[in-house]
Amino acid sequence: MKNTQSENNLPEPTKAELEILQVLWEFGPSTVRFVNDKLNEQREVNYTSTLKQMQILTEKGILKRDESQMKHIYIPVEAEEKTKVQLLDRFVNTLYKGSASQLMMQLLGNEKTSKKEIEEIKRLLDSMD
Amino acid sequence: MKNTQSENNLPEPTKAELEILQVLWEFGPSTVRFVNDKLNEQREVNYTSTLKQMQILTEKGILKRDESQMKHIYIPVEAEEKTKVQLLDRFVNTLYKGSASQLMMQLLGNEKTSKKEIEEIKRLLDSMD
DNA sequence: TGTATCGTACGAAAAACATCGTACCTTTAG
DNA sequence: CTAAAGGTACGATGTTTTTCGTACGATACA
Repeated sequence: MKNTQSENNLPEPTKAELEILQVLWEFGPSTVRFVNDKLNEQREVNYTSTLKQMQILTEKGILKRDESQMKHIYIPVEAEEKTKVQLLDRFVNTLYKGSASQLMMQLLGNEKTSKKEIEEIKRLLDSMD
Repeated sequence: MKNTQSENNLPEPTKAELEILQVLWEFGPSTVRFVNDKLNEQREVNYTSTLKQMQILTEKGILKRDESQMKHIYIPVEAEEKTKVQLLDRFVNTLYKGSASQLMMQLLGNEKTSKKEIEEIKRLLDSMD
């Protein structure tokens, strides 16, 4: 089966880019300073490195920004869900030939998926229909 | 600086490396020629590029090879499942803070996940316990 | 037996990613 | 007014990943 990329096709975010997106998803539109501080809670990064990444992200059309103030505010162009769905879709296609149920089985067989999680999933499915 | 990975934890395969693994998973132990031909059904790659990648994979300990013949036979060190579980685990952690059920919801909300898939998953869950 | 074919080895170029230093502009406090 | 603090821009550099050219050994066979 052909993988027809849908019309709005943003480039795949890289690892460093994902880190930044996560901060924006969690805390909403932010300045570079804020994002950089958050990143530095996990690992050391220079301010200008984060700045550069966010500028690149903007060039790529993954972020947009409000430049009306000196402290630019960065905002993801696509909603968190949408981006994650895209990544998930790519993941399922690459590793499981698009079969969600196969991925599921792996998930369920994984010890790290707790009983609680499994119950959660069951309830979710029952409440679907 | 050196990246000391713990014994059990093989380095994350890169994109190009995954392509090769997939061929080996699907068709079993193979020669470079065979893998390269398969890859070229999808995109153009030079034979020596594939060779090099497979040599690198071997250095990294992701593949091993039988050199008893001139045409070396390459074999994944870890089983397909094990590697996939690792990748999946990483994926869930990165994008869903480790919550499998959150990932599920995304999967189920995705139009590309067919009714049939969903039925499959339900049956799977019911038959678990 | 020589030459075309098919294999491996490997360095190095190319491309993609990530990080940082420096220049320079604005704002703010004294 | 001026210096310090804090902001953006952006080229340069470092690193990792990917691709490829070239050298050279083994094999096949006319």
